[in-house]
Amino acid sequence: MSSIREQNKIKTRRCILDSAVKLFSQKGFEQTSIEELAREAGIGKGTIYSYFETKRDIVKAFCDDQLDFARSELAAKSNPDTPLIEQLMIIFMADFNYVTEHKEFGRVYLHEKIFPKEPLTEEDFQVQNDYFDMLYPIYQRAQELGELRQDLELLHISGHVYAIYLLLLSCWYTGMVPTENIPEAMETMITQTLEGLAP
Amino acid sequence: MSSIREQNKIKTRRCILDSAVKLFSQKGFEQTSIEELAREAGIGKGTIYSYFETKRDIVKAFCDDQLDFARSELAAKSNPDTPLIEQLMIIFMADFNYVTEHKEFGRVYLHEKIFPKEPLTEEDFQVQNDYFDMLYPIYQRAQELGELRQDLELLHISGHVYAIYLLLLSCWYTGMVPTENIPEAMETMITQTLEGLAP
DNA sequence: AGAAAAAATCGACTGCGGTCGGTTATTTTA
DNA sequence: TAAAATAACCGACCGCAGTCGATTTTTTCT
Repeated sequence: MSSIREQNKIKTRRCILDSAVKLFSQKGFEQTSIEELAREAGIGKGTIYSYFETKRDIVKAFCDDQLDFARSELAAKSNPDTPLIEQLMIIFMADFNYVTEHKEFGRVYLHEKIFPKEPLTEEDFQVQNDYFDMLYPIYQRAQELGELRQDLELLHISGHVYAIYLLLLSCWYTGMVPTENIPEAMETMITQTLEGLAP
Repeated sequence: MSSIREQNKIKTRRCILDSAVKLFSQKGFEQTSIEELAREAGIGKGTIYSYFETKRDIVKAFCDDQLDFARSELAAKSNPDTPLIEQLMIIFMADFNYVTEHKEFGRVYLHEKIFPKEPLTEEDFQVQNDYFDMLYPIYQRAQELGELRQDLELLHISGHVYAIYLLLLSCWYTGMVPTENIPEAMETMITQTLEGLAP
């Protein structure tokens, strides 16, 4: 069993994350100070920094957890025999909806994950690998069913779809594509990628 | 002619940008304080903030200028009768090489441009439009030459290629794809997008 | 159990991004 | 050209992210 110390650490970490979600959602990320967060969590300011290296890491940790959870949910529900485009739409729109509902979190997270200051750590890659682990079987099955070319690497196929997802996220953040147009844009672009741009 | 005041403003702005390039390149963006920058530029700290709203805006202004310049150079050199893939490679690899040589600047700029905090301003869109203005003729010509489907909107075509560019930038920043593999990856993925992922 | 070691907590402190009201330089007016 | 008006400049100041050494809590050793 785990010691008092380990139990407390887990509880404190949870408490910091819960308080962060509450305050960041209420007042925004930049508008919430670490001192405020510490007060809400009932601990000292310094303690927060023994759980997270930076303020942004708090968001990162929270989002990684959420993604992990969301994906396991999706994996359970997914049906490998529906058309590829349907499965992809379900997965990527789920991710997308999450971002639209947590714009502030999403932005900080994307900054850290997509254009990180330092190359990603082992742990960061873990999250990415879990992501591939979820998608690869889907693409592989689609190859078997003749929906995808068999001469392409799964990594590249994943890349194409992910690239479109990134693009639409950016278009949404810049205000170029409004929320309600995203599903249609995503379906159109994924379909076009499958069909090819050349005649 | 312009007044003393206007001339000085232009000179001061230039001076701030030059000092910023020097110091940010030398010591990094975060490691350079605004006070240091002001000292290097020979002006007061407050003055910087009457030219730029935030520290990151300095990078943004610089990069916008550079992009503008780089694109006009490219437009002059480009040959509309070479194969589409060749033209795209020249344009996007030029952008990419610029980023690899100014990693720090690129990262700050991408954060601001790709996942901005607020929807982009009129001026931000201008930079984007200039970008489209450069690419649209290329895609249009490719449609005429039968290299691209004619039933697709130029906006979508642009989007597909740009999406791949974004993806590779991200893969480079995360350390997933090393610099030397980028050209090959870019060519492969653009080609695949043209051909389509489906059999 | 009691002492010693190790780990976790804390808040005063540091440095920096950004602000603001006072000062200086330029332009306009009379 | 002198005075009034306006724009640019400045640096002391504020609030916050992140640090660090002192203090408290838990674990380990004897």
